[in-house]
Amino acid sequence: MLDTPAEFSIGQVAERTGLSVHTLRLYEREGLLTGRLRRSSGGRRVYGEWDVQWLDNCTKFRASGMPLATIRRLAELVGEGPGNEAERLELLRAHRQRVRDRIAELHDCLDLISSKVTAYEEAVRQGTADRLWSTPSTGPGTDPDPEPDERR
Amino acid sequence: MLDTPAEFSIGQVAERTGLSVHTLRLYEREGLLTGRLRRSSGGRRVYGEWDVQWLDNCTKFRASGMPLATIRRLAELVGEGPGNEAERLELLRAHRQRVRDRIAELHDCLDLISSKVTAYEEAVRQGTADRLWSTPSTGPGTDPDPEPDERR
DNA sequence: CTAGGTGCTAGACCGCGCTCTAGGTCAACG
DNA sequence: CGTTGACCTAGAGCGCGGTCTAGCACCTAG
Repeated sequence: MLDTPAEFSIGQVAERTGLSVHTLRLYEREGLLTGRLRRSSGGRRVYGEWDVQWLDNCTKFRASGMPLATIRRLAELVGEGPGNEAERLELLRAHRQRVRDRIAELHDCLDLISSKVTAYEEAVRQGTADRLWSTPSTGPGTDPDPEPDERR
Repeated sequence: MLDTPAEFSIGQVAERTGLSVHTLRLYEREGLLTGRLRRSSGGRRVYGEWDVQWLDNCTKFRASGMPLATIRRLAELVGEGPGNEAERLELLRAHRQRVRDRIAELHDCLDLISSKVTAYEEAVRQGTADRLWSTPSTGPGTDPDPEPDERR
């Protein structure tokens, strides 16, 4: 079998993580890896299976808005080995909360956007030349919806 | 009653939209408003009720990741008046899709994060000095979960 | 031996969306 | 009238996260 060699060049890692080689080098420089990266005789980076998995995690962290600095901190903690799990937990919990908040915020925005979409669908369906409201509407508070489009 | 004067200085608008005066000026420069802003005799910006509502919308658009350029485009369409509803609709639909995709992506990330949180909660609960997995785990594919923490 | 492909470092550059500064104008108040 | 505070413009600066370049080393194949 011998499935994976468990050693990868930067190019190979780029291929399987989807990160560019530039970004991979950046991440190493910025301390996002959980330990010192091995180097080949010629000074080339040698990634292990573990690094690739870790980088996949990093990608998710990034995609969920975690700043590089936070990932670095987490990497430090992991790199230090057992004993600091509470701190890792705290960090992850805080991030989870931010992600949840963000999702909630997006849902909130989505409501507005959807209401606009619905309104315009209606408008377009019944002949686009009818009487239309302008975009600001469906807003909170006064002046509920119908609002002339021409102004100033 | 005479609730709102329907005319606001930039400072007042900043207060009620939560945007800074700098940002408000930027938005005007960048064409995010749906028309030419009125100016007082002394050349000062005069915002109407409408502008404030529109800016509130802009804030939501921004919060949901819409680039300034897209908001500008929408503002242009609205500023042009009736007749281009189909295009506005298209733009809004596209954005709605992006927001939905983004929410889905965040949920996906949240799954990973939550699994980590759960794992660490477990670890911390049963005495933080036990046998622990490292952070990369719960990943897709080979090497499911238990993974030693020490390496290199 | 040479060429091509891949990798290395250091450091410049970029896009985005603000945020701030300098230097001036304007309006109202005492 | 002078002062104060809000406002004006033009333009610089910034934080973030990449992205790219220059110039060089390495290594394998032909």
